[in-house]
Amino acid sequence: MTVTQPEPEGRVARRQRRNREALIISARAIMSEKGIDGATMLEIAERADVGAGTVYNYFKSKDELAVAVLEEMMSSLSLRIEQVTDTFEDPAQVYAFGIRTVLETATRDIRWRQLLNRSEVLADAMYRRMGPYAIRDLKQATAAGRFQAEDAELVWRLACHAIIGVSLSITAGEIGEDRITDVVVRLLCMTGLDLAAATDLATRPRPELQPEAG
Amino acid sequence: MTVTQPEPEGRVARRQRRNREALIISARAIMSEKGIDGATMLEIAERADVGAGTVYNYFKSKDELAVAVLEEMMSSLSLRIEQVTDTFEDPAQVYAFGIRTVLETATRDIRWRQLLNRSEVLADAMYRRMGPYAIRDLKQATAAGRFQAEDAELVWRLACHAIIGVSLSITAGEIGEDRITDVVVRLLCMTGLDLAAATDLATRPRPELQPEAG
DNA sequence: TCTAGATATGAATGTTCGTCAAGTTTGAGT
DNA sequence: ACTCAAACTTGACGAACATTCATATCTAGA
Repeated sequence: MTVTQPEPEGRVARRQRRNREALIISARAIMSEKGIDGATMLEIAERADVGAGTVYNYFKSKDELAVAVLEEMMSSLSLRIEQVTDTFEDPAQVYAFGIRTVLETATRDIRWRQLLNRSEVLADAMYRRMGPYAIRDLKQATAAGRFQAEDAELVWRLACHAIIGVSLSITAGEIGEDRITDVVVRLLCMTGLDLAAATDLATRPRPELQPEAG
Repeated sequence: MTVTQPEPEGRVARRQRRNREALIISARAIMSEKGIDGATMLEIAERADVGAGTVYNYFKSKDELAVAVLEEMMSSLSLRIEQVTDTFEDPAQVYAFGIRTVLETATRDIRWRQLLNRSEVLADAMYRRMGPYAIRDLKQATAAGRFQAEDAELVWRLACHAIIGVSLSITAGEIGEDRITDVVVRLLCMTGLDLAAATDLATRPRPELQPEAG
């Protein structure tokens, strides 16, 4: 082994990376505008500058492509939340900030709205991509005596389904946006906090999120 | 007005009632077996013994038909729960029994499983068709000092999304069926109960539900 | 019985997903 | 520099399906 280069990445690998990224970016843009059902595979392929059949070399189905888009969105938002909360002392507060931010983003960001139908896919993507952070916070807060949530995974899964579902209800106008704090309070109750403590945590002053890069 | 008959229901009205009911029954059977996407409008029409176009005289779209099916299922289950709980003294216990029963039915009844994708539609049907009972229980329990849930509608909506979503996770094997009690506990926490009280309520002995008629 | 309006019918339409045979690119070995 | 097999791309195509619409049928009242 005399190779000292980290990885010479040949043209194939480079093209593959480009195509995959271009497809996700294209799909995200079109799905955000027209919804998952409204986006056609042909239009996605055209905007990504590849043939219609090529999409299927990267994603087995339209659904798999949609999942990739949603996961990319979740990962990206997780990182932005981390940037802001890494100075927080109280893990309970990190958790509270996180769930509120997702709720607000899902209901306010136009690009998220169209993706809210298919909530089961979105909730699942959220469980997996944001779970590492959220479950960590839940466990730390439990260890610190702030929460009573030994079964952090279960609480987090319930929260995911509730958050995505309620976002849909808010977008549909069935719940007012002014109720977001009440929703956060109830979700915090699931961690074992009593109503007063949950209300206190949900109404603390919060920092601003950094705007999304790109 | 000399008419004393309650309503003479002519042949048109009778046929329309028959067709609508036959379509919902047919759609429910086929969608339960093959899922909403897997069921074709033609097959639904054939089993209901009407022409393919006739379906559209009763339901604007496949989606609207699916909603009708889900609502019928929810209403039916609500009534069966009422039959069993009308002797309960504690409204908190009625609520606890209700959410557990939906959770168990959704995960154990084969006919519900296939309908769990499209969870947003199902959660919405649940909010509307079971809401009258659940919200009544939440308010009564709050008035009795058992719960702290003045905003019963909001708590109920969160519960609907969480229940349907978690049912999906259980069906997918991501959560064990043995965790149902834990889920119920956390959902009860949202009503303002502390963890100990919620655990107590969720683990009380429960009566059996009557088997479904028909 | 006759007729106008309501309802049912199912073949035709238009759209979309996913497949496939044919063509193109790549890079290792000579 | 050349060859070749493997890997990748392409876009036309088939199959499936929701929905529409022109036509046929039925109903209730005159």
